[in-house]
Amino acid sequence: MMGTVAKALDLLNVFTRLRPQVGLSEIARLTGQNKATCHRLLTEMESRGLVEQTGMSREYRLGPAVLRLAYLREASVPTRDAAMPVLQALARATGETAHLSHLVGGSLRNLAFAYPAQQAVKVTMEDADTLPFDATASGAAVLAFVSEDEAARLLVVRPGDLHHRIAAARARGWAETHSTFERDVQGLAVPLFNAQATCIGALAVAAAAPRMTPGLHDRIVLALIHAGAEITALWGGQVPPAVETLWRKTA
Amino acid sequence: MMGTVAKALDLLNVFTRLRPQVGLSEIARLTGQNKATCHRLLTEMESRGLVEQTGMSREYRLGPAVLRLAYLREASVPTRDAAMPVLQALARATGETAHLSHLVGGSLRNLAFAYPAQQAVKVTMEDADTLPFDATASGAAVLAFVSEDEAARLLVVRPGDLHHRIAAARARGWAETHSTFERDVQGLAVPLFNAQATCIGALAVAAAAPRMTPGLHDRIVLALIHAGAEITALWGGQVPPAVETLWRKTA
DNA sequence: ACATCTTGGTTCATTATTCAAACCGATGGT
DNA sequence: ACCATCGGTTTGAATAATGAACCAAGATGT
Repeated sequence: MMGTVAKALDLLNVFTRLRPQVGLSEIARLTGQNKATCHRLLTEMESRGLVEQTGMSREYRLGPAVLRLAYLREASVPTRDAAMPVLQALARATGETAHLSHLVGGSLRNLAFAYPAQQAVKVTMEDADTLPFDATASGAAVLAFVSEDEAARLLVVRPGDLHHRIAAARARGWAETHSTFERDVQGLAVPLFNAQATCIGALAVAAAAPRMTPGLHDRIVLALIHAGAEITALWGGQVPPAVETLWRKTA
Repeated sequence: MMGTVAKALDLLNVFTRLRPQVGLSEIARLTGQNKATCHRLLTEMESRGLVEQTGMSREYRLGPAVLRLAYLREASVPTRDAAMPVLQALARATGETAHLSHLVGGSLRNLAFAYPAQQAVKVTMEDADTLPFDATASGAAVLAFVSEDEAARLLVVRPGDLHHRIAAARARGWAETHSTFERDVQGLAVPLFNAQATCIGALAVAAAAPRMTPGLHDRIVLALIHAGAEITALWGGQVPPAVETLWRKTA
């Protein structure tokens, strides 16, 4: 059975950018938990500042404590701050939207993104969103390079064509999708690794399909591989030998 | 008795800037909890990405999930981002270090700070630190303007001279300390309020005592009152009438 | 005015988790 | 070899979480 703490933390997933504050009954409904349980868990989290209640309407929202935690996290493990310059350089070099996602609690979450300054038409996206494994290049890149059982844990049901995409990604060192997540968007992604050389996220470029050419495609792949290696290095990670040779062959 | 979730969240307090990652046994020691309990709680929090384990040495540290939470919090309640410009203006106007703290889970936490650009000698401080109620102007400002029972909850034992400081703060609308937290630092602070007109934090200026003059003192108090009203407004809060009149009289 | 929903929040007998202390195996220092 | 400490696991007795039913208060509809 799932523990109490995990259950409490799962309640936090109801908060999104579009739904920043939620009432008790709806939280219970959205999470499938008992209302009394939700109330107790929320009250307890409120006592530690992780959530707070709005004055009117008594809805709950994320509390001030998360700011301190994020500050300390970035101070000790500068994940986002360290990757940001590389991400921006990638967007500039490719002229397309670049974004960075990482695995947290079994789902792939957008961590940061960078838009190319020079393009009027560009792919836009939301920060802190969850990416579906089966419809994004980032998802395919991650599934291709995590261990087999981890992959099974991340995505139970796997559509047929996803297998091909994953196999192709594993053979090349990068993943690709065409208009699966959004229309007219081509996704390209490389995996990112931690110090144990296990995949913990992906770096992706979401390009506007109409202006894609073979030449641009190649430039993006090269830039991705370079930036992916750089970010992995910045994070103190190491690219596994197999991927390393794939990347070197491409470059 | 304290609930399981609160206990788990309390474990997160062991992480500080100077001690970003801690081993299991030390966490148990620092929090006074049972080692097995700590292990279970940490494992559960790890499953949701709130903490993670480093590869070597198996120490724990804050996990990637906190970044998402902080992003969503700032997106819905732009506490820090909104106050930052005012804070910087305050530091510039006074020529001294300005900082902002807010109540979270019964303790006063530093949320942001701004240094004056033009001063070589300035008071430096750490972000995300906890401020003692009994030795800072911010603490006195908060204690003076929260409700009586809330104040009793925040600080159980109260040294004698603190009573005077609190009474003075309540009479004037701002608080003051001399070299109580750090030597040669004079603290000045005003309370901040939420939409229910309850005190939720403080805005403070930490000035180098040697260069303090009556004139500078007055300028700082005026700038503090102005900036405090502004931040309270930016947060959608409202200054209680009693404080409002005190501030108007001073200005 | 009235009945009906839905809201946030609470109660309490049942049930499952949590606790403390001892115990492992591994690692590091003397 | 020895001792201490590390992260982690096991035990049954103690303690806490659970959830259907229950409130009171606002909305909402008729």
